[in-house]
Amino acid sequence: MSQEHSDLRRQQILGAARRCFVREGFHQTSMADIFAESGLSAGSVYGYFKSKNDIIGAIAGDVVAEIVRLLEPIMAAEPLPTWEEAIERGLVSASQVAFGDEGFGRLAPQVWAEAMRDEALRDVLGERYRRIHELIAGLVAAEQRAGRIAADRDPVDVAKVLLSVVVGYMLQRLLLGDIEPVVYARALSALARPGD
Amino acid sequence: MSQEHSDLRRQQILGAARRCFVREGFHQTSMADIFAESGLSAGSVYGYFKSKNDIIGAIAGDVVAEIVRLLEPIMAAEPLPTWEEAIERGLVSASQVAFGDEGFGRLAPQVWAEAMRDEALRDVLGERYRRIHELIAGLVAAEQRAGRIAADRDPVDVAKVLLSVVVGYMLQRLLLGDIEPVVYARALSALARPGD
DNA sequence: TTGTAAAGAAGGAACGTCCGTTTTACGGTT
DNA sequence: AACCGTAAAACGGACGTTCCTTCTTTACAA
Repeated sequence: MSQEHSDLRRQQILGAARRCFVREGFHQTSMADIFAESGLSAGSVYGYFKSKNDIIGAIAGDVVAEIVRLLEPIMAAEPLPTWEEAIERGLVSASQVAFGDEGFGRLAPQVWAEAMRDEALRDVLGERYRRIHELIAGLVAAEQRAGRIAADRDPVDVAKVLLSVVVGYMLQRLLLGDIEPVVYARALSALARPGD
Repeated sequence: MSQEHSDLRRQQILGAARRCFVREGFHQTSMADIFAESGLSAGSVYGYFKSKNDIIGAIAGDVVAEIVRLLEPIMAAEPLPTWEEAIERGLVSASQVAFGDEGFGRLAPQVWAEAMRDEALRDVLGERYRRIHELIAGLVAAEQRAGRIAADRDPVDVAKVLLSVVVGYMLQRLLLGDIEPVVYARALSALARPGD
């Protein structure tokens, strides 16, 4: 049995774990739940992951990686969108991630909470988020050259603000569930262009 | 011994629980931890709270209530601040809440995560957040009358965006720890006033 | 081609620990 | 003496993990 089969099994386990975590949360999910959902036995699962924390770590990493995967094509599109267009596309993606079948977005708050007390995970997340900052900062720099963002700010700082807007949207959507991406984007433009 | 003493004891327990939760998280904290931290015994604690979930619920409610308490004076100050001034003050407050002695802010991600899978808590939070939205919306409406925010948007929608900016700041501050309120506020103004 | 032995993957019962909660006995106050 | 709140031991159950068995696959020899 080879690498290929082994990877497949890992994915089988992670997929099952993700579904359980979405339903019940990291710490309300028992290993028995994961065994049942994956259709595998205890011994088998422990052959691929050395502990429950190991599985949680893998899932948490995937969640942020997924966000990077979604943002990448938006921030590097040809032709480059304006920052307002990019945000709106980001909001739509966030909305899909939050409510899509896989429910990755529903895990985000748990991942944040976990990272608050797990330094290793916080480091992983920190690296990924820095990647996201740079991704957005590239667009910000272009917008600064185009005169649509004040040029004397650090693009990364502006990127952090833009990321906040998307993250804040996702959180409010998840918890309160009463915002449409388009409406939200238009409200944002009310701040950026008071005269419009 | 009456109401007064009873309330005091409740506070004593909640304070201890909060310190434990900040250190270890809701689900990694055992009741024994809370007994030890509060200096009370099991029977005693269970005389005031009927379960661990009860304690978590009370703490979670307090966390959001604390946010309301901080935002209220900012959004209703005399004279009314501009929205940019208000945001900056909000960021400073968020920073204090996140890193202050009581560490209330450090519980926020956990509260969100908990609310994702507990409908009752989600309802409580929903109500509190609606209060926050209205608080901010009051300021937004004033700013719309002053011409600093486009007038044809729903003030509550704009309020949601502003809240995102603060919440997103707090989250990035907690997880990555590399943002100062003033720098962040100035980056925000780069979007609102590209010419500045 | 077939039988066999070795290796490794999967299964599932078993284990020790820990946890939330309850109950019972004690001590102080009125 | 009675009552109420507190302390601390005890309990039932659940949990993460391990360990030993069983089954499947594969390689090689007859």
